[in-house]
Amino acid sequence: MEAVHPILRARLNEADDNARMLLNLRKRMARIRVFDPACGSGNFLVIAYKEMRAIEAEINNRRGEADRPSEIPLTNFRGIELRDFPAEIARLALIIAEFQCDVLYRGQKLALAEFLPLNAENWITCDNALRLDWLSICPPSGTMVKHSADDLFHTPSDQPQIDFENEGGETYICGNPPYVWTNDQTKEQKADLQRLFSSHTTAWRTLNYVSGWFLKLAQYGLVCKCSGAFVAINTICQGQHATILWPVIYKHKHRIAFAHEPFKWDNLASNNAGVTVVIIGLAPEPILSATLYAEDPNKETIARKVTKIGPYLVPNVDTLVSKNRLQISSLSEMVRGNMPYEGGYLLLSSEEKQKLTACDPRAEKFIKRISGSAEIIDGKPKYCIWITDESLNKAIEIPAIHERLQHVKALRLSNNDPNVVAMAETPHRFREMNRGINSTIAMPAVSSESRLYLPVELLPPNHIITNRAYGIYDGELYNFSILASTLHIVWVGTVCGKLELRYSYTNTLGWNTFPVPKLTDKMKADLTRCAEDILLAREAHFPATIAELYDPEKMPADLREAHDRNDEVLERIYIGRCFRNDTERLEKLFDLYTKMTAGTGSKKKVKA
DNA sequence: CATCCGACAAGAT
DNA sequence: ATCTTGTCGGATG
Repeated sequence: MEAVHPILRARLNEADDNARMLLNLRKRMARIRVFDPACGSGNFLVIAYKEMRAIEAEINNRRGEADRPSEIPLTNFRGIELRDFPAEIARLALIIAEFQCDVLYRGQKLALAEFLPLNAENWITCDNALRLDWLSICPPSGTMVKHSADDLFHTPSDQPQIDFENEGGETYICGNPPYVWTNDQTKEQKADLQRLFSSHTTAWRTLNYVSGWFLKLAQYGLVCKCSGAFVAINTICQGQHATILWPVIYKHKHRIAFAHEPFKWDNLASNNAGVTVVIIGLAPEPILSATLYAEDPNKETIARKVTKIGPYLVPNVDTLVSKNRLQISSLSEMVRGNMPYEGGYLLLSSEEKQKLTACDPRAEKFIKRISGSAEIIDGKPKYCIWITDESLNKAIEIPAIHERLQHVKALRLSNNDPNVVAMAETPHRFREMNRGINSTIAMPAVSSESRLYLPVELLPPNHIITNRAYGIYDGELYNFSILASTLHIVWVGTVCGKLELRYSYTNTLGWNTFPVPKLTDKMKADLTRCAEDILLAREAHFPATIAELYDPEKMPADLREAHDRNDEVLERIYIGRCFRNDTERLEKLFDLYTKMTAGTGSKKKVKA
């Protein structure tokens, strides 16, 4: 739909008042079919139908044939919908749309005279779109409809009447299929994905349910030339999900012909929470050019012609970056913070800490500062009970601590996950017990998309991090310089997953894959200096938090300068000068990534 | 064992 | 009510 209307409108403009061209366009439209295999209540089909009727009416006007009956058959607008009630609504909505268009363009009298009997025909199939053969619903020839749906609707006895009237015509597929992530899928949905994907990838369990529609589209497109697009949750173009889905689509000889960058879509209005989606149009290979749509700050859609669009919806790059346990560059190791599993008994607010130490001063020794994403960014104090195995006996002499450990034990025992139950044996321990002796370079796992730099922080000794942050323990400071760079935020924004539009940092996807040229001691010293300057600039504004310092509107000039210098020193290492823009940064990073991973087996480059 | 994700969720304004 | 921005732990490889 997104693809069709602009094309038809453009033809209408081209045709102007040329009677011949107008006639051709009218004939062409009469043979276009629109197929929505996730049609819900038929919104997309109705919009498509009405828009085409509007164009047709304009043609008839220009040709002086305003009274002419429509040549656009309602039966060329077909859908599949699993739920019976919306399926019925969709059918009625199309019939009503036709009537409305007839009233609008031809007058009420004619409209009533030609109104179809309500139960005569059925273009909406009530069934599971991932199980059905789309070719049976929307056959290539356009002459036969073999699928005779179900008992819900009256199956027409006069079969040819509902055949597509589109011999030699075009087919456009569109829709907004359901998005369900792996943890929320039903057994049936899992089975649907398994049937579709298990012969192509072992990681099919991780796919979002919406992926099924893209594969069905690609499979359909192999047999029946068509253009198709779906709205989908943005996840399918990000993080580990992108690396699983897109090789399968590419294997089916389809590429992204056009796409709209992620945007927040709050159409569902059931509560405040919207959803961040992409629109992706597939077409059979070869793709000669592609169009990338984006929203400018005024919410106007802008289109950009590019040679190709990769799975991350980045122009001209279709390299995929897989998560990696090992680093491709020689940087320090980054590990995930410590997972509590504690039900509120190991973590302490300031008040709880105060209470605990007030009733027994010996507890002080077992309390440390701890931070997740929010604490790092907003500088809020949070504490935890941190007991090493060696000091356990001393710790449980304190009754309040002993009691808290009993609660942790009970909580872990009541869990369904055997791994958690096993942790009940050591209720004094977080799942991991990692900490920096001298320092921790900490990176929040989730952070706002509005900042220019990732909110990395250098934490003092004895400051623990939770599972909501990643840490480089006792690492050299040049690592901080890299984490704070523009190059890194651009990489992470492209390669890592996202929470809606937020940065979602992970060590395996963002840090371990980050390509850095070999660093000499001199380079490391220069970068260390830059990192120190950033930290000093922050300190000059004590006690401002990271959130305050990095508010893009209010970032202090000295901090900006420190970051600019950091970027310049780092980018000179890559290309001897600063990059011009993020597109150039990404092209260089992907290029370097490809070279650095060549032949290691960790490379996941999509076969051309 | 070690994540990656959320037709979100909770806190701020 | 609308806007901003990151918890938490389940299912998975």
